Amino acid sequence: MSTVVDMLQDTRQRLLEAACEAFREEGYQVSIDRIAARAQVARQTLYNHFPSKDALFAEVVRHAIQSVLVTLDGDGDVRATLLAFSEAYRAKLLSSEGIAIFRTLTAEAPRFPALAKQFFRQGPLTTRKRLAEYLVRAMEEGRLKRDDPDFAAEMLTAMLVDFDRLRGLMNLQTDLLMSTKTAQVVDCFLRAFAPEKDMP
Amino acid sequence: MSTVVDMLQDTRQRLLEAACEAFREEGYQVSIDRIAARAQVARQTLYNHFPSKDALFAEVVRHAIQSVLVTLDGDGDVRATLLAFSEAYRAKLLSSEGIAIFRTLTAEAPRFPALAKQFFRQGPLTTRKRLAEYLVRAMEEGRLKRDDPDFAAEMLTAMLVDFDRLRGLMNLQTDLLMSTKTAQVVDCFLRAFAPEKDMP
DNA sequence: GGCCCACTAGACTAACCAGTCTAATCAGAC
DNA sequence: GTCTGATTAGACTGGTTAGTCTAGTGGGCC
Repeated sequence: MSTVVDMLQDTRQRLLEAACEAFREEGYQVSIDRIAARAQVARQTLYNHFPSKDALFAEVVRHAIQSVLVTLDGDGDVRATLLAFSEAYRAKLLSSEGIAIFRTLTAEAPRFPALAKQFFRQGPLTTRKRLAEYLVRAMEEGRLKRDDPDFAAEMLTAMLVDFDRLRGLMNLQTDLLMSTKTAQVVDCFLRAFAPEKDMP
Repeated sequence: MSTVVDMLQDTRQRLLEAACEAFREEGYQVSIDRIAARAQVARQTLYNHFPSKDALFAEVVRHAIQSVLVTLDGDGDVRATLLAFSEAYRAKLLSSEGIAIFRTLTAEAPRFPALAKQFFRQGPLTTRKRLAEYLVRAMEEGRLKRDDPDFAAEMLTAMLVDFDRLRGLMNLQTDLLMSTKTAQVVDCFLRAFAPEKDMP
């Protein structure tokens, strides 16, 4: 049942997955041969599908962007919504994949400025925008203090990962995902952005 | 007036500075020849002072750690103290040097785990500890809400740099140091950690 | 059966790099 | 003036890499 075009798609897919893992685990410096070997494919086959190492890297990064995108659904009260978002945010960004993507992109940003910009806009900036859109609604409903929603979103996402991400990047990833921390951060955020009570 | 030992120290110093700049600008991958050329010195001279590229890199990192250390002095009221600290913190970490050090160490941490750990402890962890020591005093004086001081310090430092550092790492360093942002963050922090008013 | 085309293994080029070695230079120290 | 030791330019080794090329294999497709 496997047609020619199926096999073509299959090898391409295997190559992309192998490259994704290889770049994640060893950075951009990983050799073409190691990627081909990981996909169990000859080096020339790789060059049949991708014109150069840079092009393959760009393709992998474009795929990887999705894996650090976090959504939120606005059911329930504000605290519950933010808790669910925050848990998902920490889980994605502090996973070993999330850390590895951050590391690789950080290292190679000077050599691939366009790629870095695309990642920044479609990844972190998009997540912040979605969060800010939720926050502005909560503000209008009087459930949060009226403030700059982009700023508020930035503060929450910063508090959620900054220090633990650094720990992960520096290879001290013991207990990166403490269960209590998410709630601690969300409550801290809610104190800072609680609605002013003394409204007549 | 230049003795032999002076000249020795001088070339060593030139080498260290050249290596520091080179690693910052081009990462660990920069070749030994480029470092030697930048110090206007023969390659063999470099090897007279440092046994290997790795050793030179370790030396440079040890020097660089100081440049991301931030202190605070506890004069004045809490807000003024935190403002001064926060301004200094942002200025150091978001400078092009601070960003470059972060980038290089992040990229090479898997290959130099001991060095990464040393950086983490003597840099970010030390700064957090100093800030936490100040915060715990303020808490005891009733000028801040009683809470885990390490957690509070982590939140403030996270809010100060997380997003802008990412911007810098991704090469979008236009206006990294907005003048209003520091105060905005400090006030946000003070809202979250204001002392409970309703004490009888 | 014969054609097409992806795939394969491996040789090959051209470049780069860490680190060693050598022979020569040169400036203080005495 | 001679000695000492740092410095220098450059050759050299052994290794790695991205990317090209070639000759051959093998499975769908007609």
